[in-house]
Amino acid sequence: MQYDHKKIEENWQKHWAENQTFKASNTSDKPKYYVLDMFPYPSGAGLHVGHPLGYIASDIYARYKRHKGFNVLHPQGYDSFGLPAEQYAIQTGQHPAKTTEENIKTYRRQLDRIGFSFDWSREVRTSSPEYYKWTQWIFIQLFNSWYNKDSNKAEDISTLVSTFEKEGNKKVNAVCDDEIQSFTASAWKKFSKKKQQEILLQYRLTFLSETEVNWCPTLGTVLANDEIVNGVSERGGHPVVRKKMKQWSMRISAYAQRLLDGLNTIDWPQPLKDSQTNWIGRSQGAMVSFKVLPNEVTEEKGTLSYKKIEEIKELRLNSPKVTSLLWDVLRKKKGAVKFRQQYILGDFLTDFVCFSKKTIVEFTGKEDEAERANYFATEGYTVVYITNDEVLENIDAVLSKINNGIQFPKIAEIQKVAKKVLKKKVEKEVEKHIDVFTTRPDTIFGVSFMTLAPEHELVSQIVTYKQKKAVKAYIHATAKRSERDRMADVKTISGVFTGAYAEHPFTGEKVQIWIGDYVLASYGTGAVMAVPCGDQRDYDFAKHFNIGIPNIFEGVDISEEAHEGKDGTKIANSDFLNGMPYKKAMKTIIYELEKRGIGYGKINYRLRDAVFSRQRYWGEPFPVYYKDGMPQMIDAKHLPIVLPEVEKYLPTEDGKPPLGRAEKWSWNTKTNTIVDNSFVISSGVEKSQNNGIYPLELNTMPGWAGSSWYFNRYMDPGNTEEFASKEALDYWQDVDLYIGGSEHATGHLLYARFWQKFLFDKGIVPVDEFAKKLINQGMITGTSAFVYQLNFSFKFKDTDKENTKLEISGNENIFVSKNFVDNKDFDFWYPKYFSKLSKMHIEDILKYEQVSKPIVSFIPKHSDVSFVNTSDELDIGAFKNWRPEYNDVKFVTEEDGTFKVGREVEKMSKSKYNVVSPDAICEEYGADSLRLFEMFLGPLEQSKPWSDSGISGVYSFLKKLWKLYHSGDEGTFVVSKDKATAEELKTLHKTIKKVDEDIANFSFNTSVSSFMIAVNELGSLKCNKREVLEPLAILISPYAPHIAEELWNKLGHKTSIATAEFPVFDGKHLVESSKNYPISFNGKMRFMLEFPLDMNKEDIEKAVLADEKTIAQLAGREPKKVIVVPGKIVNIVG
RNA sequence: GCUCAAGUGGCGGAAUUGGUAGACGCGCUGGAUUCAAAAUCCAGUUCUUUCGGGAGUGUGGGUUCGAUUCCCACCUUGAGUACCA
Repeated sequence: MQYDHKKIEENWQKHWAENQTFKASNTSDKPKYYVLDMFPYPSGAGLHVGHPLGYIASDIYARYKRHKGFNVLHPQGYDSFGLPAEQYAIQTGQHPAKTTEENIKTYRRQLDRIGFSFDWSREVRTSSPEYYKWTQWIFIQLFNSWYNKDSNKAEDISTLVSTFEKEGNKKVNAVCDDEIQSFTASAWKKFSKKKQQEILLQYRLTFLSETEVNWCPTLGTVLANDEIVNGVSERGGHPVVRKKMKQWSMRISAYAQRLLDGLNTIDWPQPLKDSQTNWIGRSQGAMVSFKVLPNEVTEEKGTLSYKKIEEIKELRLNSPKVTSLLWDVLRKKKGAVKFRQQYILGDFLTDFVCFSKKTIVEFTGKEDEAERANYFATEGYTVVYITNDEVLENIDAVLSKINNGIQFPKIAEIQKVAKKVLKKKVEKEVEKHIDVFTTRPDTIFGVSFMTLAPEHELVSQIVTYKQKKAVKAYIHATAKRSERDRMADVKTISGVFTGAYAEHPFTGEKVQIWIGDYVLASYGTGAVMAVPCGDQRDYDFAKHFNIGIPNIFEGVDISEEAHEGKDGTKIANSDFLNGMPYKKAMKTIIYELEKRGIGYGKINYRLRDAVFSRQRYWGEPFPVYYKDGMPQMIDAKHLPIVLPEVEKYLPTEDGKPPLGRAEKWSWNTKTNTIVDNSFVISSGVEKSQNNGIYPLELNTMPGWAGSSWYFNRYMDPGNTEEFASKEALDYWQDVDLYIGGSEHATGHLLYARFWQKFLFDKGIVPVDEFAKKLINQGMITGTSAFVYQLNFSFKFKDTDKENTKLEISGNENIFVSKNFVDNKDFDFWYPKYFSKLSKMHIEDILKYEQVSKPIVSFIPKHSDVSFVNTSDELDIGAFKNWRPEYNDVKFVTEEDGTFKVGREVEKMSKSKYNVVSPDAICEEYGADSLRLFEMFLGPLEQSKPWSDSGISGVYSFLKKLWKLYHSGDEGTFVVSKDKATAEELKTLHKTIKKVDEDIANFSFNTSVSSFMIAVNELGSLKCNKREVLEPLAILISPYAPHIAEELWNKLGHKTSIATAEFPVFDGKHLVESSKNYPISFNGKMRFMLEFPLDMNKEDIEKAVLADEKTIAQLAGREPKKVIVVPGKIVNIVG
C-alpha cells in the first residue's frame, strides 16, 4: 500500500472524534499541563493558511506533553461577539447569531481537517448565554468592588460603606475619581440614598462617568484607545472624533503598578512586555503647585475694531431665546423709556441699555462682570441684574425690577457693590493654583513659563481681558483640528499667552502662563511647568515666542538645544540645589516641596481607565437597569440577561444604541424578568417606580469582555452554578503555554491580566497571572501575484496642461509577462501589439503637435494566486474566465510561451487575492504535510511569506518515512525484529536528543529538518528494525499525527499513539572514539585530521605539526602559537 | 523622534555557552529510469579563481589564538508608540 494521506487522515480524525482521544480529565494522578491558543473570531472568510500556524505549534506541544506523561488541557472555542457579524447583519438583515453559527461550522470543519488534538467537549463561545452569563457576573463583581490602596487590592464595596458610616471618607485611601468631596460619618448618614449611590459610583471598579471618548460616527460607536490606529478606526479605517458621553468604565488604572510588577513574574516575549510597559507608562516625579497671581484690576481699555462690531452683529442675530423674549417685551413696553439691545458701551457689549434713564439691564454670570460693573458705575449708569430663570418664570417681576432700577439711580451704592465683587474676585484669584506633574522637579529653578492645555479649566478664569480674544481664537482653532491633523504636524509650535502670571514657588518670580496644544489635557494635570533649558519642547516653545531660557546646568551649552540628559551634570543657579547631581537634587527638592507643602513626590501612569460601553447590538448586554437615573445591578441569580431581538441592527433615529429598538427591554423588579417597554409608563421615572419596572441598559460590552476570562472557563465549561468550580480552578491553576498574535499586546493581554488580578483579589481564582508562558507566533503573509497591464499616456507640451495625462481606453487590454515590464520603449510596443483601431486612435492623438511621445507604463493588477503555479506561470485560461472584463484580454508571453506573474509580499487578504486556504493544501498534500510545512517555514515567532513551493519537500519526506516501514513495489508493511546496528541507534538517539531540545526551545523548524536527516540516514542504511522504527513513529507523532497513528497501528498497537511514552535519550549510542579535528590557520579552517578522542593536547599538537598538509600551509613559516581545544578544534597562529 | 526586533547563497532558513558558516528544504544544473511526462533515484550547487588557492554572515572599527555570535559607531528593513511633561 502506498502512502495515501487522504484515507489515513480521514480515518484517524474520525477515530479521535469517536473515541474522544483528547478529552482532558479534571482529576488525574498525572501532572497537569495547560496549552492554550488565542481563540479565533469566526469570520465569514474562513481560515487561511496563516491562522493555523500558532495552533499547529501549540498542538505539537500539547501532543508532546501527553507523550511525556502529562494530563494535558488543550481546548478551543470562539470569540464570537464582534463587529463584522453585526455589520453583515446591518447590510443583510441576517441575525448575527445565525451568521456566527454558520461561520463557526466552517471553522470547525477546517480545524478538524488539520488534525488538532483539541478537547472539543470544553468548547466555549463568548456569544452563548451560558457563557456570557458569567461575563455579566464578573461585571457585577467589579461593580461591587473598590480598590483599597492600603491593602493594595480590590475589596467588597460593603467594607467601604462601613468605613463611611464610621469615619467618613477622610482616611479612605482608594483609587477613585479625582474630584471627590470629603465628608464625615454623620454627613454620610444624612445623604440621600441617591447621593450615597452617586458617591459610591466614584469608587467602584466599574463606574459610569461622563467621559471624553473616541466616537466613530461611521460605526456609530465608541472605540477603545487600542482600537484606533493612526487616528482612524482599526476596523474599516473610519475617522474618529472626541465626544463626551456617559459610559461605563473599568478602573484598570488601579492595577497599573501591579500590571507592571507582574511582568517580572511571567515568561512572555520581551517586545510584548515592553509594549505593555510603555502603554502603562509609569513615570516618577513630583506634583508641584504654582500660585496664580491676581490679574491687574485696572487694565487699559482697547478700542473695538471693525471686526469686533461685525461679531457683535452676528451675535445679535443669534441671540439666545431668553434674550429675544425679553427684548420683545422691552420693545413693546410703552412709555418714554427706550431700550437698545446689545449696544456697545466703552469696551463692553451691554445686553440692554436705556440712555435716557442711564440704566443698563444685564444678565448675571458674565465672566468680566466686575470690570463691567466698575466701568458702568464710573460712567454713571445704573445696572439692573436679571437671570434667565427670572425671565422665564415671571417676566412681570423682571419688568418691575427694571422699573425700580430706572427710578433708583444710586451710583455710589452700585460702585460699592462693584468694589465688593471685585475684591471677592481678587481674593478668589489668590486662591487659584496650577498643579503640575513633572518628572524633573530638580530643574524647577529653570522654570521660565508655564503652559496649560487649551482645554484646561483654569484658562477661562485666569485669562486677562486683553488676551481673551486671542485665547478664545486659539482654543477654537485647536478644538477644530482633528487628531489626524495634530499628528500630521507635530513640529509646528503654537500657543498663546494668557496674560496671567504665576509665582515661582521658590524664587517668587513672576512666571508667564501660556496655553499651547503641545500640552495634553488628558495626561497628568493638563499643565506643565516649562523648563526650556532641560526640555526640548519647552525650549522650542520659548525660542519661538521669545521667552527667556535660564540655564541651570553647570558647564552645559544650551544655545542650540535643551539639555535633556540626567546623569553627569550638576545643577547650578538653583539656590539650595546648586552643585548637586540629578539623584541628589531629586531627593532634596521633593523633600523641600513636601516640607513647604507645595508639592509631593508622585508616580504618574499613562494608562487610562478603559471605556467599557459600546453602542452595538452584537455584544454582552449589561445586567443593569436604571432607577432614578442611577444604575442598579440585577441580582446574579437572575442571569443571564439575554440579548433582546431587534428588527434592525442600527442605532435608533434619536441616536440611541441598537438595543434602543428592542420592544421588550425593561426590568420588572417584582418578577425579576425582562418585560415589555410599554410597562414603563412614558420615560417618566416617578411613574415607573409605582409598578417596579425600569429601563435596562442600552449599551453592550466591548469585544474584550468575553476574552478576558475565557481561559478560566475552559477548566469547567459546563458549570451552571459557578464561573468554574473551585476544584477545577485549583487543579488547572493557570495556562502553562499560551500561543497567539502580538497584536493583542495592549488590548486583550492587558485586560485579561487586569481581570485575573481582580478575580484573584476576590479569591475567585488561585493565581494572579493567568499565563506563565506566552509565545507570539509570527504572521504568515501572502505572496500576491501581479499581471501588468500595458498602458500608454501622453503629456501635453502646452504649459497650461503640462501634467494632463491622456489615457487610452477601449479595446486594447493587454497584459505583459513579468520579464517585459522593464522594457519601456514605445517603438517596441507600439507596432507589435496594437490593434488597428487603437493604432488609429494613437495616430489621431499624435497629430497634435503639442503632444509628446507616448510614455509606456505598466499597471500592476492582482491575479488570484490560485491561477499561478510554483514557477510563477499564469494559467491564462483560468485568469480570463475569472472576470468578464478579462475575457478578451491579450497576453504578451515569454519566448517559451509561458506567461510569468510578478510577486510581492503583502498581508494575506481576500481583497488582494493572495489567500491560500488550508483546505486546498490538505486536499493535495494532506494535513501532516501542512503541519510539517508550516513549522518548517521558519522560527515560530518570525513572520514570513507563504509560498507553496517548498511543500513538495515535506510531502516527499512523508513518503520516504512511509517507505521505511514498507517494501517492494506493492508497498507491503515489513518491519524486522532484528537488533538495530550501532549506526541505526546513533541516528535514532541523535534525533531524540535534538527533538527534545528543539521542543523545549520551541524551535519546531529545526526538528523537522532533523526528522528529514534521520529518515534520509535510515533510508540509506535500509533500516526497517522495529527497535528503531517504533520510537521514530512516536517522535514524529506530535508533528505528523495521522501517519504516526497509522504506522503505530500497523506496528500492532491497539491503543492510540497519543499517550505512548516518549522515547528516552541514551547518550551511550552517541559516544565516539575519535574526532575529526578541523585544523585552522589564524582562525581559518583549512583541512581535517582525525585523532582519537582520548589523545592529549601535546600529542595532537605534535601530530598536527608533523602533518605534511600543515607544513605545506605554513610554507616555511614558524608557527607562533598552537591552540588545541581537545574534542573541538586546532588553531595554528603563523 | 523614541522603544524594540532583525539584516547570512537565487529563495525559506541552520549554526544552544565565541571553535568546521551555509545543516535541512525549495529552486537550478547534469545524469539514471521512461516511448514521453509525472513520480523516483544518483551527483553537483556561496562567490571567485591562473584550479594552487583566495574572499565571504548589512557597513566601518575593536576585543580574541579564533567573531554570524561579544563591544562601539553607522546604514537598511520591519514592528510598536507618538508632543506623556
